[in-house]
Amino acid sequence: MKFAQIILPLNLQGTFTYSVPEAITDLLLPGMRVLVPFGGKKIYTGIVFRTHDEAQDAFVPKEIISMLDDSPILPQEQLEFWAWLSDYYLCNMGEIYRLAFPGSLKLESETYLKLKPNVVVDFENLDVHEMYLIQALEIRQLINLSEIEAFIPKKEIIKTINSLIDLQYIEVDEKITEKYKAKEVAYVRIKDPEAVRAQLPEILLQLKRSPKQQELFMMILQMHTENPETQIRKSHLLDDGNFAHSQLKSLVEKDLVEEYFLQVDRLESYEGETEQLEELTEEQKRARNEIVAAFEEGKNVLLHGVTSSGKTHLYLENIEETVAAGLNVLLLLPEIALTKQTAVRLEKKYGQALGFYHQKLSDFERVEVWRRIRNNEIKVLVGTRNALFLPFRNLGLIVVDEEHDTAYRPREVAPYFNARDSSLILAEFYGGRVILGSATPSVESYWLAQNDRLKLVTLSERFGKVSLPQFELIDFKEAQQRKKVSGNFSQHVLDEITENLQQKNQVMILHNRRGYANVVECETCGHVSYCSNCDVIMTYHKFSNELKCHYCGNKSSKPSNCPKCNAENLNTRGVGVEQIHEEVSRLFPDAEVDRMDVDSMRRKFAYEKLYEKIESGETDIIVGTQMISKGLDFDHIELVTIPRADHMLYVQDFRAEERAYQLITQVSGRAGRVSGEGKVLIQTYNPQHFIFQLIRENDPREIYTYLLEERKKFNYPPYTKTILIELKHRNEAKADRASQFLGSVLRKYLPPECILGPEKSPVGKINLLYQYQILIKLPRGKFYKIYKNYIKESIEEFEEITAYRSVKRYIYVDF
DNA sequence: AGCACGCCGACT
DNA sequence: GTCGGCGTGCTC
Repeated sequence: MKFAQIILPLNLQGTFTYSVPEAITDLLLPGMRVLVPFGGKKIYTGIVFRTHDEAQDAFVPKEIISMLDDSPILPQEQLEFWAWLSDYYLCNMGEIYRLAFPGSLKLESETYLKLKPNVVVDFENLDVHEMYLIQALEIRQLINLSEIEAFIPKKEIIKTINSLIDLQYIEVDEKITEKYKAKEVAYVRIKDPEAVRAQLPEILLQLKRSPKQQELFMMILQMHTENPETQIRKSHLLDDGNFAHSQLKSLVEKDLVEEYFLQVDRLESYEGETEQLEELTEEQKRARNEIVAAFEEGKNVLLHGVTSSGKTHLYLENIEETVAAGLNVLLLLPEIALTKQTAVRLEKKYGQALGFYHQKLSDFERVEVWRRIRNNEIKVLVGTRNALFLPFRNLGLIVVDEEHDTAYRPREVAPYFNARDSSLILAEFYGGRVILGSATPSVESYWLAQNDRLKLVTLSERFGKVSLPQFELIDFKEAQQRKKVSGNFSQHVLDEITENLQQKNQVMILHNRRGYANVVECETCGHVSYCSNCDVIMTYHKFSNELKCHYCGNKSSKPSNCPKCNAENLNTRGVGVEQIHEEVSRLFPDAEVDRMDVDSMRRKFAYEKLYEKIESGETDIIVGTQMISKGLDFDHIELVTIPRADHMLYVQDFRAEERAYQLITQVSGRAGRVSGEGKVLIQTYNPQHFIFQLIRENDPREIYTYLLEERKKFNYPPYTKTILIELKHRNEAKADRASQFLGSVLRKYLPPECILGPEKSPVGKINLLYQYQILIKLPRGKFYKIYKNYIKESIEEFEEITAYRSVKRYIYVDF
């Protein structure tokens, strides 16, 4: 007898042992999907992690119902990667499985059964449930498991199915692929061009009373006349909002126009000509040679290139070389909105061999990418962090663009992992190489480069030898004393904005705080509104006239009177981006001022619309949160100002200075991309602050030296490895007690200086859950693994206490 | 994670 | 008298 360790899509520790039916013992391989019963009535699609012959005595393993793949859907490298992730990030493989697979590749009780063709059923020897199921299948060809529940008791379902599969009467329907239809796109054409031409006056007369239809008809006719070969996409015709669907429908009904459909690839791959890259500059050539040399040494690369230095160009060169060597490439981007520019260039190069994978794809589209990757049809895949889990073959290169971006390690989705760090491991399993690229590398990556674990390659010139923007610090306190201030802006900044507007330049204003004001306060009694679910003050959003909680999304309308003492004089404190936007609009009444933040971009296509408005030059001033620091590469932005730069430093986070540096540098990179005369004005109460001074001097080496010294001084990463454990419960005392207990267990095993807390989290309550945290700082090197095993043991000990089982537990490794 | 079982309160 | 709340235990 043979056994298999199966990964199930459940948040449970470890794998589960199943026995392998004799018929497939020689066929079953790690990485294949199998159907297994679990618990009383559930059926799951599991993944074979490994097969073995170690007999089991603690329990009787159940048997695998069926094998779903002829060959492993998941390559060995991915299985090793999952195991590594689960071990390193202290999460379960089931969580990874859930995240990694598109829904329809891990069907559960939705799995369909069918009769085997040409079977003769011997009803005499069937029990009543088996008979029901066969009869049901004779009527309907496919039945899924939850439908079977209607006529067979839950506990009997698995037994019934198993016995019928054993008797070779039925089988699991595996043709998942047949369930998706090819996507079709609607096109429009003149139904009978000859006839139309002959009878045009009559037709126009017929359409006299519907001018819109006439206009639309003429437009289609004109398009046809100009180029009879072009296909006219229906959506393009209606997109600009000039015509309504009903008008087109009328034309179709009048038999003048007809609609037809063409199948397109769901992923809308590029179908045009592919083109060659432009030549590299001298500096880029040097960098390229350094990358080649590093790869030959077996080293991965940290590509530190100032904004607009042509990092993408270098990526493309390396991608091309990798593909030419017969290997495949993964290009990771922090968010899908950034794919636009990169994608255009890659499409021209790789056409159909390019794939995309990100959160916005539908399940079918995801499966399609899976299929194409498995068939080795995709040479270059552009995607967000989940693309790490695709079943790559021959992965030769991973490029992680904007590697400093925090989108690579979101705290909100389980399992927690850092896609940038993980990509280094994944590449190792595949024997591939990695390029981490950024204009502002993370302190951690920079440190790795300093310690020879990554090869640092630098691009310090902007493309076309354009100068970097000039930084200027404005002492806001001094400006206030000299009364040269209007609201949040010093006169100097206002003058600069005015001048730029006169020269028809665009201006960007960064203010990284959502809403209008942080606090609405009653002047009489001092009352402020707290979120009812969280331990947080509600932020005032004037645009929607609401108080919003930025942690749980809770909203309430803004009160006009104090809810406590009913006084009318409510005051606001703290400046948000809405207020800056309002102020700038007032100060520059003739300018077109637009706001870009998550709140204003929530509506569909809001981002695309504003993007085009800025691109066309219609917008004069863009006021926004950190959102404006990404992806807005326009030629006419000459001035960037940060009116309240100090905000960024007053965050309780050991990365606050690093983030401020990255944000300021990224946003300043938008200025003077073509002219080379960009300017960045930073208003601050602390112009002496080291980080501002360093940013102004713009010497990266100095900045990283400073940031690293600070990290070293306070024992933060990269000098230590951190693990944050959060415990949450709706009963505060219970959360407190649980964290005290876990803390005491940890202290049993770990040196006391490694453990900070337990203590109440900075935000003590979110979504009605009270949260307590323990921060663990571990030394790097060989003790790390030992200590981490102690942590695992401590958590197991903690889990044995049944009273704390309802306490939610979150672990963030390298948070 | 999901589900069953079992124990307590608030309702037709 | 029952319905359903969630604490507890179990799943190969």
